[in-house]
Formats: sequence, structure tokens, C-alpha cells
Amino acid sequence: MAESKALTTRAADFSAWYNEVIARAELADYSPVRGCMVIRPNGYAIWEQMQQALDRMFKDTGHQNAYFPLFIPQSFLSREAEHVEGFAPETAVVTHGGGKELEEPLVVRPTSETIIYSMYAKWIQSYRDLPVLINQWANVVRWEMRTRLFLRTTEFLWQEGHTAHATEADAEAETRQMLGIYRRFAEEWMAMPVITGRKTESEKFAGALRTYAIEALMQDNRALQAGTSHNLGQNFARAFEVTYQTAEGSIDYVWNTSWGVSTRLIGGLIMTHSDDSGLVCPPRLAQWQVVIVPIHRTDEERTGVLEAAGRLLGELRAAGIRTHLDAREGMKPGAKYYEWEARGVPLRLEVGPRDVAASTVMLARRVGPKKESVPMSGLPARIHSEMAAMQDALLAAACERREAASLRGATREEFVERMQGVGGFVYAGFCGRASCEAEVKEHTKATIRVLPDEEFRSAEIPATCMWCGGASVAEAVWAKAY
RNA sequence: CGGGACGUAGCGCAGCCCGGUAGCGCACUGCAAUGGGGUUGCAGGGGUCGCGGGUUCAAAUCCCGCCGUCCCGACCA
Repeated sequence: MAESKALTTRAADFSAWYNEVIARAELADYSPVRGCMVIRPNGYAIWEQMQQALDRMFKDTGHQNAYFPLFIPQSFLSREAEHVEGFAPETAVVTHGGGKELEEPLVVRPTSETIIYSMYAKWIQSYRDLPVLINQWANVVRWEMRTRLFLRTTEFLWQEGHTAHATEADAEAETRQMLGIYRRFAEEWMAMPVITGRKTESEKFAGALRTYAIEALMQDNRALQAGTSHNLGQNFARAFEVTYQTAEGSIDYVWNTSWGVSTRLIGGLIMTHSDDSGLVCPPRLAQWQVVIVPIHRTDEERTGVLEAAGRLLGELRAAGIRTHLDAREGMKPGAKYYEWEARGVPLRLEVGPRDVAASTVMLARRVGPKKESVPMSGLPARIHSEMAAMQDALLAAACERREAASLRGATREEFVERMQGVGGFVYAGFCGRASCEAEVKEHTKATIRVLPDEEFRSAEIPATCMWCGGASVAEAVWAKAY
């Protein structure tokens, strides 16, 4: 009996476990449309928390939100050679409208560079118009062959920032700044440690000069690209004639950047922290940070307990803590506990007659030490410190798991063994040749996730390429990826 | 597009080999007791057995065709 209620264990079948966590927490569901996901209220609530935090960070760095069309004339995509090559195979195309065949088919945006830069061409005349710092919250469509809830769906929600600058240095600074914001968000809000770094040519965005990314390691030791920031150079400016007059009077193309994170982050959140009881959500992103479960038998107990629980609810909410009172009748407390655990609520307060009599409350944590009786007075402060501790503990635990699954300075044999076995991040010397990178992928399925930033590099960078033995030009972080 | 499996109640499945009145678990509805870690009992609602054709007195079951889904590979935030 009991076994049938336990989740598929993580180690046994990570994929089945992942789907079960999502189902139990009621985060998302498959839709009637193949490859498209329905994000249920519980899942969307996490996205809303993410949106709020990110939006604040964007606005603090001078960005504004705007909105551009869903449809893009097919010819727009073709204007940038690399871009069309990268995205054409995975677009959905509208050929009919109003009952008639369209003169020019419309692509459902896989990303919005082309439509946005066609507008920037109109908006930008002078160096005084720069920089343009715009973000859009939108949905995009990419016709992927195989899909997976949150990680790769035909349609997904994201934000895409698109900026235009007067100089290459400004664009590069913006690209790096936004990468830094993504890193901070991942660490401080999601409690998900990431490696920042640059992508190789083969992994960079179609049409970009340089792509940077944050890469996280999931509990099954596969890597997840969690956010990207691209320096587009003048590639799109040339394609869309986005020019401006400099202070000196000459005409120049602008320098663009684009950067984005998507609902994929929710998948990353799940695969980073959750356990065999279901979702584990870091307090800062939780829809409900605290849920109060009242316990009572008689009507008399019920009145007293609900009165106390209601008072606590008010106090916690007044202290800015997202609190829910689960006063559902006809459901045993134990059943509620399991439900809220599966949904990832960080803290649970159990309020029963004995607690009311003693002016205490039972505090149960989603992770860490289990239950503890605490005084009702001063509860909001206690909850705040509990949440802060949990947020830190989750990040620390994730860092620890990542380090345990990281291997530095591996030989070719050790590398192959790792990739065929436990997986994880392998730091190794890289000769910089695309052919070498491709050969590794063919043999091991592993790819270079990033050429890590200085802060993440090994103290001693290997002198030779792990694979071919040639001179190494950089250190690479390899992994099998989602 | 190549290789494999499956399609029976909202979900998960049994029944098919060997044809004979549509079943189980979960979920749902009602009543009662229960209630500090997934309660129990009783009663109840819900199904064109993927679609079309064939064989037969009789098809979820056998035969033929079609459609769809999932898994493995090529694609990928």
C-alpha cells in the first residue's frame, strides 16, 4: 500500500520521477496539442514569482517592457543568413488568413530579433537615441521533435531583452551585465548554482557574435542551459538597416544584444531541489511560503483552533509572508501534510487544541530537521529566519551536489568513463577546434556547456586538449545536457 | 523519417491467446463514524472497448485496412 504512494525514486528513473513530481504538485499537464504544455495554477504561480523578481532586476538596470507581434513575415527571418539557417527548420508557419491564402506566409516567432530590429530601424536615428533597452514577456514557438514538460515544449513562455548600443564595448558590457543578473537570479532566488561562461561556435545563438550562458547541473548529473545572453554584434543591424548618426556626424550600424530565460527555469528548479516526496520550492519563489493546517475533533476545539489559526494567518500575512490556511473540512491532517509536501510548500504550521492551550504551534520544515514546537509569539520573525536558513541550505546542498559531480583535469579515458557512467561536469583542456568538439559528441554525447569565466576555471588550466592531445587554448566544461 | 510498443470510464490498468450480457484500482457523488502523518464502512454516477470494414447465431477478443499516442534515434531555450 505505502509503496504505491511513494514517488518513483530519483535514481531509478529520473524522467519518470520528474513527471511524477510535476503531476503531484499540479504544476503542468500535457495538452491536446502535441508538444504543447498547459501550465496549471500552481506552476504558473512559480512563474509569476520569477517574473516579478526578474522584472525588478531588469527595471533596476534601466530596461523597460514593450510588446511586439506574434507573427513575423517569413522574409524577415531570411535577412540574417545564420539566423534563418538556425531557426527555419523549427518554425510554425501560417499560410492562410481570413479564409484566403496569404501572399507572404507568416512565421510564428521562434524568437523576436527580426521583428524587433525592423522597428528599431525606425526608432533610432541619432546617438542620442541610444541605448535602447527593451524587454518583452512573450510566448514563442519552436517545432521541436521531442518535448518534455517545462524543458522543451513546442510553445513556451519567456522574456527576451533586446538592446541597441552605440559601441561594441557598450553592447559587450550589456551582454555581460545581463548574464550577471541571470546568475544572481539563479543563485539568490532559485538557490540553483550556475557556471557562467561563453559558448563555443557550435553552441552559440544563430546570428550572434558571441553567446554567454548560465549552466546548472541537475540531480541526475545532466546539465541544463538555464539562460543565455548574446552579443549580436552588428549582424542584425546590417540585415535590418538599423543605423544612427554619431556625435561626429558619420553613419554607423548599432550594436545589439539579446538575452532570455524561459519557463525552462521551472524545470531546472524541480530537477535541482525536489525529492521523493515531491516538489521542493525555495521560499523566495514559493506561491505559499507557509501553510497552516488546523487540527480539531469537536466543534468546540474547532472554534478555538480556527480562531487561533486565523489570527496567525493575519500576523504572518501582515509580515509579508505568503501564508495559506488550509481549513478544508472532511480531510485528515495527515492527508493535507502529504499534499502540501508534494506541492513544495517550505514551511507548515500545525495548530491543534494542545497548541492553542500552550500558545505554541508545531513548525514542520519541507527539508532539514523535521518538526519542532515553537511559541506563537514572535512567530513572523521566526518564520523569516527559518525561510532565510532554508534558502541558504538549498543553495549549499545544490553546490555540494554539483561539486561532488565535477571532475577536473581528466584524461581522455577518465572522461569517457565519466560520460558513460555517472555523468556530471568535466573540466578539461580544449584545443578550440570544432571538429574535435564534434568528435567528442559523437563518441560520448557530451557537449561543451561553456568555456567558463575566470571565477569558475580550475586553478591550473590543462596545457593539452583532453581529446586530441593538441595544445589547449581554453578550459571547457563538458556534460551531457538537456 | 527509421526501430519498438500501445490504444478498454477523468487517470492507471486487467480482460484478448481459448468469441458468449463491460471489469479492477485511484479519482468523483451521497450518508455515517473517524480525525496530532495518506481513515473506514455502506450506497452511487460515469464507458460509441481508437475508427472503418470483414468472419460469426454472437466480436473488446479472430482477420483486413486506416487513424492516433508513447518510447528509442536525428533537432533543441
